[in-house]
Amino acid sequence: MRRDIFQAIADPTRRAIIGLIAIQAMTPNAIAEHFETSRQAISKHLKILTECELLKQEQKGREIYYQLELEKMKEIDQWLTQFKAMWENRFNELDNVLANLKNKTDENEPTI
Amino acid sequence: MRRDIFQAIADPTRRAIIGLIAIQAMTPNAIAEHFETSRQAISKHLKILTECELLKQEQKGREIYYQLELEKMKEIDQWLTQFKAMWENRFNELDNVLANLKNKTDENEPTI
DNA sequence: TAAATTTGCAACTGATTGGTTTCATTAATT
DNA sequence: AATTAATGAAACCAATCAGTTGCAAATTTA
Repeated sequence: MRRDIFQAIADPTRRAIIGLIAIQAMTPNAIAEHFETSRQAISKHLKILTECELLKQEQKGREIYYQLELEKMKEIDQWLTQFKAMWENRFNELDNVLANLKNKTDENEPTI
Repeated sequence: MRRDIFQAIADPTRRAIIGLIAIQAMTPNAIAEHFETSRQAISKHLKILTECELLKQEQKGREIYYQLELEKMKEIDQWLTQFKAMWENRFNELDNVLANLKNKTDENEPTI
């Protein structure tokens, strides 16, 4: 069983669960009500998300509240960092192009 | 065939390919040299990455250069945005906690 | 033109996935 | 104490996945 965050967020249902739980901790039953699949299927998703530490459990009597572990979400952002630097650079390049264009226009403008 | 970015980056080999290509466009053969698997397996990964528009091709004679489509990478970042707001808020809360602690300490400090 | 290179595609295979149904366990109600 | 509710785990299944080998098409080189 591969259990890393990227594999965890690959499934659309799991991404939806993450989105739900981000707002407030929820029990498996409450979560399952938001989906078409069975409670057991949701339970499996919760297991996978918990195993890769994206979720943590808090037992309250016979209910278990699942809560999002934001820290773990940061790991995805960390992987993106390297590329983020690139698209920001590209944006800066566009800035330069625009700046150059402006200068050229200014040069060609008739001096009053 | 599911073909969305999240499924695409779920595979570690594909993430490695993305990392490689980010630096400079490469041919399938050149990419395959960096991995233990066969050229055909890499070719399949390239197909998947291309189909979900994370990569684009540029034909040069009999060679095909694969290049990263940074714009598409942003979509992952966009999904993260909602959670990013949360962990930044949490950081602010920590700031408040620290500020409160400081105030309380100040209150308890002996007045000279 | 013939041979070599670069690439993609098809067919096959074993492993994994996401789902189902059934069952066991624990906690709350009656 | 008996019943109901909330949950996880096991066994099973069809679909998908990532890999393989073999082959065909196109371009370069000899």
